[in-house]
Amino acid sequence: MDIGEVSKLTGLAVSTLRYYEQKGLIKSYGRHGLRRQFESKVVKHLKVINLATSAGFSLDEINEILAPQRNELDRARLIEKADEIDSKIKKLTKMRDGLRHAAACQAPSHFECPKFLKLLELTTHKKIKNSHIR
Amino acid sequence: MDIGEVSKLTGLAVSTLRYYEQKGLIKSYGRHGLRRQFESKVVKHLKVINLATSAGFSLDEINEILAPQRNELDRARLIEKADEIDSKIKKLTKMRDGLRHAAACQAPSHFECPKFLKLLELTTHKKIKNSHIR
DNA sequence: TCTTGACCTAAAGTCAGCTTTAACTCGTAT
DNA sequence: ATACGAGTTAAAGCTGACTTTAGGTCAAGA
Repeated sequence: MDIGEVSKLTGLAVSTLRYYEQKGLIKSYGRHGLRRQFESKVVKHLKVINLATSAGFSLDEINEILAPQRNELDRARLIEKADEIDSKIKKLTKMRDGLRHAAACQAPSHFECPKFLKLLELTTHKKIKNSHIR
Repeated sequence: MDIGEVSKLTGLAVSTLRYYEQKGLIKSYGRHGLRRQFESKVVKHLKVINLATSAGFSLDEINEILAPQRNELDRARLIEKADEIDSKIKKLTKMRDGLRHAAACQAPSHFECPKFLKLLELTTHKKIKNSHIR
């Protein structure tokens, strides 16, 4: 399969596909002249990648997760990632409920509405950043 | 409140706070000498921004949503965003379930496991990209 | 009064994730 | 035989979200 067909089947730009190959996210099995040839299974692979990126994962993270080696470490990694997703889902749910309420609410500003603030759980919730101060 | 205190209370770098102010995401009410002074409510505001960014929204999107003007258009926008979040939650749920299964699964490769693929709903699912071809 | 530490600005730098550009190569249809 | 359309590369460019740098300001405590 030529790169153009993969592009059509996945909706990804050919430049993106070349970029992904370069990053090691996908593989071509050889060349026809200069042209990369892809197996049709790459399409499914790309759909997973697509799903994962739109779920907010970086390409490097995706590469770790979808790498072909399968051992105990990987399993732990998968579970870890699943847990990360769970906490992301919680955040998104808060945001969604907050927005839905805000849309219906009469308060002059979102920040004046206690219900809005409560939905977002604006209680203290530490975040670790700058843990790399030199 | 000095910028350093806002930084401590939110966990955001002072450079980030200045950047956010420049982008119009937050406001200082004046200066003490050169120093920006912030009202304490900016902390809550920043926490919402933080939540929204970690939910995958761009700063521009957040600005639209949290802008102080409140009219019908804004309401529609909020509902729209809430719906976007819903579809994001669906994607994340698929990913999470896929990963949890993959962690438990014996198949030699995730892509060989029908259950994994089914969890990710790898049926055709078009995506509109490149709708801006010149 | 002087020092200090926290702040200031503008501009450049960084990183991820791509896209664009420029110049080139082929297989295939006419 | 040749034109052409789809592909190729390396390198530069772009956007978003920040951070870093370099040089300066200033309020407050010793």
